[in-house]
Amino acid sequence: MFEKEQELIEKKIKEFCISNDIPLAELKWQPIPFSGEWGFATSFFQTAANEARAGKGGKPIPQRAQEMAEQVKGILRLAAQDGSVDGISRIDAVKGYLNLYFSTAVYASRVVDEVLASSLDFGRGAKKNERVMVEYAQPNMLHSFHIGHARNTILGEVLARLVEFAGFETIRASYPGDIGLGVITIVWAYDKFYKGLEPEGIHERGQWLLKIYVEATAMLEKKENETSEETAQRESYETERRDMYRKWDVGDTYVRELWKTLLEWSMEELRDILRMLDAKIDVWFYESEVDEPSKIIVDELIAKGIATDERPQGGAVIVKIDEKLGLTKEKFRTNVILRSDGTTLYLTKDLALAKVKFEQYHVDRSIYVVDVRQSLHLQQAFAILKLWGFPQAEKCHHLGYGFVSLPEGAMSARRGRVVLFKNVADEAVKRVLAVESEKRGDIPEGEREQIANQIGLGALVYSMLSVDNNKDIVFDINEALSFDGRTGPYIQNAFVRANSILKKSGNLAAGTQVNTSFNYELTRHEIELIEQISRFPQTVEQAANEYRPLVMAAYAYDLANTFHSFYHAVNVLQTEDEKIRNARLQLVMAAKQTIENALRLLDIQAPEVM
RNA sequence: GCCCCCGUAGCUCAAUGGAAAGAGCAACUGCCUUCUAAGCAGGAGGUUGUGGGUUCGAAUCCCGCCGGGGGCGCCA
Repeated sequence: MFEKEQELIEKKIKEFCISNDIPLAELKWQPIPFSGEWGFATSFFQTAANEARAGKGGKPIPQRAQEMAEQVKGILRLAAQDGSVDGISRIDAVKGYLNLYFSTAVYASRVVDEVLASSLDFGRGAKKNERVMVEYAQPNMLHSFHIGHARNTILGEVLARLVEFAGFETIRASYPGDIGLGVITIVWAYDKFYKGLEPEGIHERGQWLLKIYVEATAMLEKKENETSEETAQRESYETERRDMYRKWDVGDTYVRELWKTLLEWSMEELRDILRMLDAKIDVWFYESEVDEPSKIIVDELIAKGIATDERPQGGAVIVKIDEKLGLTKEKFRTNVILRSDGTTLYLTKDLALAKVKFEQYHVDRSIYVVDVRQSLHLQQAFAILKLWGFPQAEKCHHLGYGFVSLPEGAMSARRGRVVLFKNVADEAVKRVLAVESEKRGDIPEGEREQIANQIGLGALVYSMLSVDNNKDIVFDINEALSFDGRTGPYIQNAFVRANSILKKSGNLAAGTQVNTSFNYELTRHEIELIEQISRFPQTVEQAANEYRPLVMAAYAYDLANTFHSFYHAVNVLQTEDEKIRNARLQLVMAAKQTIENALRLLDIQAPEVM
């Protein structure tokens, strides 16, 4: 916003330092803390330390830094007099810092005009010539979608939105685990005990498969004090299950068809959940589809001398990663990329998948949103890709996240101890509707339901984003669905309030009007709101660079918080002076737009009323 | 044995080298005939696990220790 002014000031500081033989350190700018008045600042501690190290000075560092700040202040003041630093109202030297205060009116109209002119694109980064793939939503099929999967999907979707908005071409990829012993277990149990049955409803049907899984697991599990009869039955079930997996592997028509049918039920459920979360996946990779190609890769890796084939000695195919990289200390260790029986592993498939990502989708960067416990596994995969010769391997990034557990312990699909996302979302909507019908009986019921959906999901989504991704979450439904304080609805409410002011003013459509004049004494609340709005673009950049949705989540709250305070302190519609009233309306419009943009990045909808 | 993450207010979490460590929840005090109280304002709450080190400056970086969680060649 003040890049030109900043550049000019930097130039002056450099000139000053050169002519006084001062070894200037890199100039780092930051906003001045504490408001009332705002601007940006830089300190001279580092420069003073440099000077001391060079053997000059002899004064304490803080004192010398302050001296420099004062001298620079003097120079800049002279420059300001001849009009060359327009927009800066005041310069201060405090505690070694040089503080440059903005001219309120200039800054305010620059910020507000920019937001209104770019509207939905406010904060969007310049186009980068890089294609990024974000892989997330990798649930095991036929298991139903629990809140752990929800954390993954929400993080992935928000990361994709951030990266995209920051200017990268972005591809969203999902990688469902559509095959494996767990999946076959359900197919087997369905075939044996429930063949032909099919519950009504996408989610009911999907969740029913999970129940079958829990039952089947119990049947297949060795119990204490089994009778010999029970043992025999369990073992025969086990044989049937293994047999079915073998049949799947060789492409047996009956098993494949049945598997496809159940898989489709589960996929419908998944697609509906992704629809609820507004996650539009561009590319679907299926585990079953990379199985065969990955075997070819193993041969290639052996031929290149990267992998070691120990099968002749009765072993597996392994990669001694540390050794191949020439590392002396244990880091990536050694891992198996093909079982001794020739079947593939997760790692094998991940190599095949990466190859497809690089060669078929030409991605320059690849982000994996995966449970933090798979960190070593992914580091191994990336290291092998590097050995294999893919330059993009350097730009593979694992966004790990802590796992989601329940107050009673870890979730377990096999034991049926899971909290399903759909159930929580339904409960969320129910709770919002209860509040809604009490407070807003005037809103038609159909509309209320839609709003309840937006708010309920907003609460849930925000609760997943407001904790840094490396932290574990103990899922507490009351906490996740709280509507007070630091929550999704709090932010949505700020949006609604802004909207409400604009609606009542009848000035809703004036968004393209620019050149707002803020030539009056702004209140502290207006200034803080403008400052907060102006931080949005850099927040987008930071969140995208650091792969941290939390940064945006925290910002959205701060922005909403500032707006709520403004809302109470400044009555826009009752402002008598028409010019001031208009300026404030423009400001409200800008705030509304910025909240909307932030919410969109957080995958939270912005209701017009609530 | 090796590696990774975490330890900040009673609780849940922010702040990743800069000015006096911030929010929410819980508890307390005020504010709805005034643009929606899912809100605002205010007071209270801290030796940032611990001991060293680096630095002008450390919650942040380095080393040790204590406590918690996770991972480590044929699971995903």
